Amino acid sequence: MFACVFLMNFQTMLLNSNSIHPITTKLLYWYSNNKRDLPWRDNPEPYSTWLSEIVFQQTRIDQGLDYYVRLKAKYPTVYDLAKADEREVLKVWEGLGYYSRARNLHHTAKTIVDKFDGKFPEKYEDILSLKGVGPYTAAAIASIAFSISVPAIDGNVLRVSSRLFTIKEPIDKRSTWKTIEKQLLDIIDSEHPGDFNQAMMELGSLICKPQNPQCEHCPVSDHCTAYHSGIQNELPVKAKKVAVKNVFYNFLVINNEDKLLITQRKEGIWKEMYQFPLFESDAIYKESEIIKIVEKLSIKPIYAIMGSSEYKHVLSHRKIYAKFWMIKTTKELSGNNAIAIDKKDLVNYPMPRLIRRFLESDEAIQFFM
DNA sequence: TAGTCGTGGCA
DNA sequence: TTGCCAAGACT
Repeated sequence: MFACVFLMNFQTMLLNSNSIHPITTKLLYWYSNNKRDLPWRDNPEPYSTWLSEIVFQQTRIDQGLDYYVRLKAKYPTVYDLAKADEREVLKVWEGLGYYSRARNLHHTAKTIVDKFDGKFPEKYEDILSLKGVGPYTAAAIASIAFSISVPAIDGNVLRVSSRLFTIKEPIDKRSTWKTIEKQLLDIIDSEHPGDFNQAMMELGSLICKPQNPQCEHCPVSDHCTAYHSGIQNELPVKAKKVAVKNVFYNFLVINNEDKLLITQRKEGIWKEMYQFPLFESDAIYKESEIIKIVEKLSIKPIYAIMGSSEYKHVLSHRKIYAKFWMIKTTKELSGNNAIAIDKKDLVNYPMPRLIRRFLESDEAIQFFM
């Protein structure tokens, strides 16, 4: 029995050593000695793998790690997540950004419970069909949790590949993506596709960085054609540049005793998140303009309206200039699509970072005292 | 296909 | 201060 198991392992090793690419051998050896100790790597079952992949879409490990830990603790299984309220999930997600990820995460948890009987789908196509799961995430889950041999191509892998194989075409073109996928299919370790994919990403994250890659510490620099040509700093090439638009937000912070008015965003930026009644304009309003608006709403301030300092909040594609107009009133609070809540319940509503920054400021704390 | 969707760290 | 960009997906 023992001899038989030994023989099988030996044959597997022989098969691997015959088919495995030298780049992959060195990459996997480096990975086994240098990989970071991350919680979802202890036991790569599909739920944790999926959860981690959603959290870390467009997000650095340092930035998302606490969020992953909190989500996993609050929702240990897909059933726990499926039966949660969306607002509660958004609250846990608050501050991490790209809030559609949280909404899709919750939606997909319900899909897995309802349509897949609580069992995470094991086929690549089924995984890809889940909301919030695109080509990269499906490949990552399939390879890590189910050992399906498919390259997971994220920003790290595009960068590492563009240098390794000297690909000068823009990496954000679909044709370039296909070229890199083909190259990776030639070197992926079909026995350990999850380790291969994670090793490529880890290399990109720790060594083959966007600026000043540390080629002297790279395990595959001997095979890196860009390094040999000395052009590693010129790769990758990108075609798109996102246009950043300026927008101006005037928030009305209307307070009556312990009550204040908040609204829920219905579309666009921060969809489903909460904020104060908002008046968007093509410039920050002057006090005189705010007074007119407040008169029209017949709010009847009992003190002078106080304007906060101006906030600048930068998104990937927007620059938001914001000012919070603080108003004390005795008028009963109500409004279209607005809800009056108790001050102490503010903490229970998921709000974007901009709103939290204001609420944590001295001017806001003083106003609410 | 190209624009939309956050936030924070770093040079 | 400014720009880059990160375990991308959706429409």
